Amino acid sequence: MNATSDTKEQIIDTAFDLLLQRGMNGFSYRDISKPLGVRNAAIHYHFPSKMNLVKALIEESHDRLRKKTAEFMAYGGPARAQLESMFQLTMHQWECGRPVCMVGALCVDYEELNGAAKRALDQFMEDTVTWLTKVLEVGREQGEFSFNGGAFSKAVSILAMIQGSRQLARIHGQKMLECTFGQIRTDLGLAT
Amino acid sequence: MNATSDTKEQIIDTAFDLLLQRGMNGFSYRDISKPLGVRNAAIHYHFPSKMNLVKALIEESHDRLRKKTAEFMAYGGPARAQLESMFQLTMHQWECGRPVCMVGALCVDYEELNGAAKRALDQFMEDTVTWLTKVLEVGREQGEFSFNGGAFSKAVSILAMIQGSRQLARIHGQKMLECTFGQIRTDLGLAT
DNA sequence: CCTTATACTTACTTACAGGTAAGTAATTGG
DNA sequence: CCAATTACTTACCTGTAAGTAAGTATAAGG
Repeated sequence: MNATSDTKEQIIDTAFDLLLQRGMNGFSYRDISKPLGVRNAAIHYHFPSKMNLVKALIEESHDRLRKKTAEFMAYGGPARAQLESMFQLTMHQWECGRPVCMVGALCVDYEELNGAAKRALDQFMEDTVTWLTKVLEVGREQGEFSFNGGAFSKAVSILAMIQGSRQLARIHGQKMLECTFGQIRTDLGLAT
Repeated sequence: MNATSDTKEQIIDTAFDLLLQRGMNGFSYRDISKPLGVRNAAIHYHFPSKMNLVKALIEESHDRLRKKTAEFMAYGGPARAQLESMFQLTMHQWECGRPVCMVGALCVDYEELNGAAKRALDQFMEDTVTWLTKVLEVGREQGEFSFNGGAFSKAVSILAMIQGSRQLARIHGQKMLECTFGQIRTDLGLAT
């Protein structure tokens, strides 16, 4: 039909939002196919099973992370800008109706995932922690941040805080996010 | 049949674990009725709809919180013990295969909840924040904790951190929890 | 022009989901 | 002892989920 078919991309985009809004068991093939004006079988053509689709969505998330962090990971740069861009991204996603990130969305469904999907999620998280750990290390070296203890430990704590605040924000509103961002800045010795 | 029927209690206990392990859309009536040796209709007898059951589970969670915190909320006492008991409870639940709390489990399904269930979850979270805020205030007054800024803001941050770390722990193991607990203690000026 | 591959659709299957109506055994209150 | 209530069961319904097999239109390559 369409020589330069973008159906696959549209499926990914639609499913991506649905997964982050409702979780793995909260959306169906129909929720994807209907707005795109295609049949369920079209999704099965591109993604043989739902697990296959979910794995692709995790990898999509991972790709987006890589694109955003590639420059910093290769050449370094201002660390605070990296942190603030994470805050901005989180806020933007929250405003776009994507209350949680991939890890948050799939956490409750984790045991349902197959090996490949688990590994994909594992690696996505691994890279996220690695990136933030580097941001903190570089930021401390450059005198942008001040904190005690290991950068890895601090990175895990900050990620946990952001993920948790996204959950709280869904119930108690945006101020939960702002509250947490402020606390993170304070704990890094930054002026709020 | 059973004069002192405990079927209702057993349904709640079984469903409670399932909800926290798999989320609202991750378990079915069959998952509850089969291990209990009853029929699906028995569940419908006690809980007309699934939403009704979920609401009961939120309230169950709320009740357990109240029982645990009632004494402190009424008479005060050592604040650090309150904090540590939350850490212990979290660790215990993680070991029992309940990786997230009620808020974490229902976060992705939040928009699916009806008004009554939303309110129940809202109030549960409200009370949790209120309790932790009081723990922090009392702890600061008594010289057990030291931190800057508002106790409410700090309470939200700590809750977010714990919730987030439970998610991370499901993927990267128990050390994520210990890592976060350590950070919270450090940030409150406690010896690790 | 013919073959092959791509990108679907139509039509279907199987399995289960939540939910309901009607019936029944046991207990309780009068 | 009878009536009503409680706590279920049996049998069933409707909707929807994921998934599959076979057919079809288009485009590209040889």
